[in-house]
Amino acid sequence: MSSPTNTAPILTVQALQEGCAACSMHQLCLPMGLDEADMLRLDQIIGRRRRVKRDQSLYRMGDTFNTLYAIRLGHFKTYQMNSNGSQQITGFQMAGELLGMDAIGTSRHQCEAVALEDSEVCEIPFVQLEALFQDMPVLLRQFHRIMSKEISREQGVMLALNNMSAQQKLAAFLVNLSSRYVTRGYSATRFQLRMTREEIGNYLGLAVESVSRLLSSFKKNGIVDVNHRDLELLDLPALRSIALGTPAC
Amino acid sequence: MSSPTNTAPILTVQALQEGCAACSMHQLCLPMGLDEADMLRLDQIIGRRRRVKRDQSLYRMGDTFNTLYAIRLGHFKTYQMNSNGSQQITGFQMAGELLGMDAIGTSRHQCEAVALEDSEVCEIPFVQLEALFQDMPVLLRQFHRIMSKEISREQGVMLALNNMSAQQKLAAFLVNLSSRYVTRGYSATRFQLRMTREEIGNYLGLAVESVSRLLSSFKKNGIVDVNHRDLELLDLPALRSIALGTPAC
DNA sequence: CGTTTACTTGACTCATTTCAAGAGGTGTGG
DNA sequence: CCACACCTCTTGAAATGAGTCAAGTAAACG
Repeated sequence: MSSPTNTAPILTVQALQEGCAACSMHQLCLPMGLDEADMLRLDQIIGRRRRVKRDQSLYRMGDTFNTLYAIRLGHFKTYQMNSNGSQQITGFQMAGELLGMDAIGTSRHQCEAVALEDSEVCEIPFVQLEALFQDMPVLLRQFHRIMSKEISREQGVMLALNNMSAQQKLAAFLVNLSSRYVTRGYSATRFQLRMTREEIGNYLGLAVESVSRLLSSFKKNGIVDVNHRDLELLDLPALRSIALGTPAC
Repeated sequence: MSSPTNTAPILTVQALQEGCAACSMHQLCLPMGLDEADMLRLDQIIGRRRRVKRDQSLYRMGDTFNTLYAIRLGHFKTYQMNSNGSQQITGFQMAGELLGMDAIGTSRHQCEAVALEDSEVCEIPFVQLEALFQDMPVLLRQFHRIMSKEISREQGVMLALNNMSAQQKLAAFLVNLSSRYVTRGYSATRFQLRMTREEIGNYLGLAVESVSRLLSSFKKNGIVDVNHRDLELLDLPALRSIALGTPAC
């Protein structure tokens, strides 16, 4: 672990006491737009923080669904199991995002969520959340917005995976990560890849070797600088235009 | 038509004939699980039937979002526009399915919905639907179930498009159509393709020629019989095993 | 400090696309 | 009702992007 920010125990205790209002991610997950009173009510149903160590599962495919999870800290991947036992990664999630919504329909988790690094989530018991919906329309609307965005996001991914060249896919992937980090207040151009090349390839439908080759070629062309997991996007506009399929550059 | 009923007086014959209760698709869309009184309340907010002729748009990308649409009759495709103006089909929808959920997040439609044949939809004003949610928890739960299923469906599609061969993709596509027709009371093995080969190819990320070739090869192997749009699945188990990647057959 | 895992790079192969040509339907207007 | 034009679909041959196989290097880990 090479995280520069040292998590002092005092800070954690404070955060535990102060709930959603104190969470730097509350702009992104459910509490957005709630007034103080409502936020307090939401805090009360949020059961406990749960730490998930790297490579640990938050939930497994087929688990009965009881709670949603708001990521407070860290990164996750979700994947489905193929018939032949191989995994297909369906997404990478970061702090401020909600996990488990795919299970609402069937009451069972349709995929498995695994932490890519030591992470922390807020458990949101779904039955109690539903009860809150009855007299907190703002919360309900926010919930619908998040689910709807998830649908749009996946449509976008489909678009990307369907008709794009390997180069376009990877460029689009990096641009997407960048914009999500910006929303969270991090740098748009410098971040760490939390996933392996293999996981990227699995997600994008590319061989590991292709991912590696493409990163190398981006580096050679001065579009990115990459050393292992450390990534710098040197020419974000170029990346964008590659992702869009513009032949230039 | 005018047979005596022992239902509550509030339930008119007119309502029975024209409302959700009379719709053969009401098991599939929102009314599922509602009692008669609730169904009547839902009927009251459902504005009007809307006919959509073949090739007409139900809504366009960027349109402001006001209503959801339950397909009552016919078929649609939804697609997003690529940067270079080409369309990427994100799904084919049939009677009993809900359209427009991707727009809830942004209040604007993220894609365009076009009828593949003369079709009919029920307009569901979203603001009024939200109002109903407040005292019809069953309706809300059903709505969440549908959205969640949409998320799962798209994850499944991603899985299919990512790591499958062209043959697997097409087999999976046909099996998927088949199972959806079964749910609607139609034959599992005989139906018409409502979309062109080009649209299938676009959706699956294949060239038109590949779709055509694959259909021909399925036909040659006695797995399907196909003439233009008329399709018969002669060996559904074989199709399934192709979709799953089983080498046999 | 050795072992394992992650990553890189090169050479070859192959599935799918692209290009090309033609056949079969469908619809429109005369 | 026919003729013409326009799609849609089919099939073959050639081109190619990405995968597979193989080997080696570098980092992470216990």
